[in-house]
Amino acid sequence: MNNNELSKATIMEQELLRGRDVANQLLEVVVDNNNNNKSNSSRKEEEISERSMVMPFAEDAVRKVLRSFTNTLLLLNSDTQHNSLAIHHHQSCNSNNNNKKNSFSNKSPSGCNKRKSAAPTLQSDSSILCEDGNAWRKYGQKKMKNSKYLRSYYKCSYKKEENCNAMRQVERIQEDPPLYRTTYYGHHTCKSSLANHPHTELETASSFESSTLLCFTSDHNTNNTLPIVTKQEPQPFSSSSTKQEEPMEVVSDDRIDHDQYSLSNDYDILSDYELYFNY
DNA sequence: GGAATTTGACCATT
DNA sequence: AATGGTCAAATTCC
Repeated sequence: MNNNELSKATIMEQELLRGRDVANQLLEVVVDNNNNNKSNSSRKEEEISERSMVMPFAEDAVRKVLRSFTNTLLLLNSDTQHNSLAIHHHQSCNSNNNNKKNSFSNKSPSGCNKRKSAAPTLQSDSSILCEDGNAWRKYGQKKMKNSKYLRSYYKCSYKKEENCNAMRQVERIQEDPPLYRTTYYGHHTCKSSLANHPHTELETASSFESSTLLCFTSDHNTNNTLPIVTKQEPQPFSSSSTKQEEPMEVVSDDRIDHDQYSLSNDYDILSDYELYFNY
């Protein structure tokens, strides 16, 4: 790969990260709106019912957009194979972490923990805890040397059912301004993430019958253009399913509770999280 | 009651 | 021995 292609790939990554960030902001708005709909009882009933049907779809759609951004980033990174990881979101990376090992553990068939050496598929820093649209299950957290925060370890929620080996680590790397690092290992091979991938579109086309259809029509009386839900059935991986997508409490208590850290600081951190992920 | 998270123990690597 | 990654029982959440 020549230098021109390399810089092009880097720009593509930056654009994707920016797109994912904006989608995250949109998700916040949608989720906030969803919660308001549930609690607000003063609205007209038909308005509530209309919105309560549309907004879950919107939330699901945004999550799918996020998933697409993440999957594309992962694919782009595995294709370009360039040494510099995608560490350029919002801020430059913390130099303290530059000499971190890229070793990664995996369980061998014999059942014992065997650490394998593997480079991350993607690493990105963000000032907020980014959602990526995929479903993760937390399986551990650990305090790193030279860090007062905990690193959280996640594997794909569908690892057991679909043998998906995608993994993710999330850790806070900077106090002020807050900076979080998300590191991905491997790719999602589960249906939940591939269902929306262009290459697998044909395979999942049969699910069209049970998908939600929105019809955008103008209401001549109110002059409003509102999407109308013509059909809505439970979707296999929608946000309303029993499996939670992307729980973000992850690092909500990543701060080590040592005496040396004041209580007021802890409260500051907590309120930060509530601000970003109040759902 | 089932699913998700927490947490200490265990293991591999250096 | 120190460190980081994973497991699984206990706990919490919904």
